[in-house]
Amino acid sequence: MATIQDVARAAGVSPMTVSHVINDHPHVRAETRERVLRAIDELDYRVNVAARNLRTGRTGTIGLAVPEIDRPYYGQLAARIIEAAAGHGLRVAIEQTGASREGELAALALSRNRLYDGLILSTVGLGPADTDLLKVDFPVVILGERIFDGPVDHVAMPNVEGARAATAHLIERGCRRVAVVDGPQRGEVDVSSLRHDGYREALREAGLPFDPGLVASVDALTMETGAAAARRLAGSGVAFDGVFCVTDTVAMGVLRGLADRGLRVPHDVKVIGFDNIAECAYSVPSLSSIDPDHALMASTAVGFLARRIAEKGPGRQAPREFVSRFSVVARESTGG
Amino acid sequence: MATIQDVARAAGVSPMTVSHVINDHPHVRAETRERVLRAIDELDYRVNVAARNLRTGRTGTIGLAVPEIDRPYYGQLAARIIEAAAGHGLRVAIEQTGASREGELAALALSRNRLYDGLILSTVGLGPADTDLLKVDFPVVILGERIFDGPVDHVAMPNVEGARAATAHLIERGCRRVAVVDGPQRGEVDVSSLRHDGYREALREAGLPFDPGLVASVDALTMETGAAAARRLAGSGVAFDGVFCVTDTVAMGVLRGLADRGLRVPHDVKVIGFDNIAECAYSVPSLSSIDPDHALMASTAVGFLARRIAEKGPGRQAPREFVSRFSVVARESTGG
DNA sequence: AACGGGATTTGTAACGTTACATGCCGAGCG
DNA sequence: CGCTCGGCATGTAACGTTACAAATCCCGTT
Repeated sequence: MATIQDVARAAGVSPMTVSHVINDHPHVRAETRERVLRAIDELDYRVNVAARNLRTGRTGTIGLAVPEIDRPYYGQLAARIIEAAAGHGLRVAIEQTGASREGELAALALSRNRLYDGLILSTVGLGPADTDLLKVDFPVVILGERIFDGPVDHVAMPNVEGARAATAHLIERGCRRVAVVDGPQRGEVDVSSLRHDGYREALREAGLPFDPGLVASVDALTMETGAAAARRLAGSGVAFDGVFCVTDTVAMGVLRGLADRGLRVPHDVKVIGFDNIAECAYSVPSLSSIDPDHALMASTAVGFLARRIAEKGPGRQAPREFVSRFSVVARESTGG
Repeated sequence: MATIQDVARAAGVSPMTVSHVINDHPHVRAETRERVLRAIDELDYRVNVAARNLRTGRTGTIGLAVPEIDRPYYGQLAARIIEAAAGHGLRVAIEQTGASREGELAALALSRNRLYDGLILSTVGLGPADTDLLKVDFPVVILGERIFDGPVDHVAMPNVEGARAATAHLIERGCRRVAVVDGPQRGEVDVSSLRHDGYREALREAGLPFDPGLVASVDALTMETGAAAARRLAGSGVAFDGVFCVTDTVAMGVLRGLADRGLRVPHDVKVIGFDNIAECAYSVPSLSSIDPDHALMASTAVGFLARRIAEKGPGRQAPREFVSRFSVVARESTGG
């Protein structure tokens, strides 16, 4: 494999000149540049990224740590992050954390090995108790739940507000017995807790009582557990005419579970999810949801990270925080 | 940031000994190892991956190039590849090719920059005409369609056979007018062409005529185009009682499109997809599909790549090829 | 007590690149 | 005519790690 030295020799210039050409530095005569480019082409020269990384201390790659890349929400998030990162000349490597605290810490550790220039961490397992662990001398952006006053940049969803709006939407459409399907509530700032809070707020605002019998908690936010939860609800004898699901993925399962029990959506039960994943528009019935503007979140997260990466020295800026906006997308599952 | 030198000084040993400890080399006295580990801990030392990469010529990362990571099929594939790679001590960086020939070539180029130790390329855009471009001195595994006699390792799906079985399944269930929704057919070896061929074979075997009016081609295999195709079919006046969709994603759209036209599945029309993505089991109605054993494909692809990476020198082995097995998974959409 | 030999430890020399400083050259200016 | 200056090109010296070979240690043997 040709090195920069080989190219220099072939072009009759110094390695430095070749380096300048490669990196588009100024002060290279057009004719010289041509000669170098020709040599590069002839020798099929490829820059050795490892050597460049070592020398510059930058890798041009950021890490994206998500629980599981095969969940639609994270897949769609990843796609948008990859796009946004490309706009900054950055590549994205994906780490799966398995939705565990350990996995998230492992991703952090890898980054600290200088494998990545920065890390976007979609937290699920880390809680406020772990803020110390995030005090790393390394660009990190937390994406997802809000860890108040964390030491790092943060791009969050309007979880409480969105959940409140979702529940309120069901109530507006006539539901009076609104169930909720939520997931593990480990601390106070995970998706399930925050969205559950929003649900409670909406009930309170509407003057509806909170009935624990209408809460179905699952231990992982998947279609499978969603379907099981819906069947459990339907079989429990508790009357309900609406279901707020804390994520669309779980809602897809709920739609399935309700169908299993012969309940028609939206006729018998109305359903709304959260995240507005692409699948919402195509399920039967199509699923109403809360759209937290993923594209904006993704580009903001990458923007935050890019700025951190660019910032040098110890003069660190204060952590930034961004909470996305949201909108209610009404579809068939809350129609009729 | 501490270097191996700092650790060596702190532990009172040479940098080499530290290196040996880090890399679990034998011949380090237990007591020395302890001392080094303690120093590593105290200094919070992290190996500099870039330096290691440069020295060893390996990065420990493989690339995975897929059209779009937010399509369920690729997300689920990626998850399995990441798992399988972890078993070989490899990380995975994901590149999106946008389902284009250019994107696939770009991924190849990156790999050649020594960014990755190897590349798993899920081809869509590259055809047999591009086999020359794959003649790279670099570990590559093609995942997906079969490029016959290509110069690289190949893990393929039983496309023709699976499609034939899917169509035959519809016929067995009583369909006599089976439509097909396929995608762009660029060459002879893309998903759509191969699966379309399987469809034709099944018709022939059953003695059913091929009717061009029953072919709905879309220009991208998405839910959106699938829904549109189904609506088009339903509105065309052509009678049909079954639909074979070349991918599950497109089938999800078809289910939606049929619902839009008031057609009931499976009562009026039976539907089957291909890939057996996780969503199949949860759609309403649940979707019958062809399961090509993704986990096996993923682990085989990673295994092939790992062996290539390990193999040294010019004594390259002949390209390997693996065609996965498949099974028909019957669900509601072909029941009744 | 000297010796052989495996276990343990160390020195040397890159890996390929770029930051930084410096050198060179011709043109314009006083 | 000498001097400065800007455009262009180059030399030097790492970046932090590990392959390789060689040195040293320690133990049981003879």
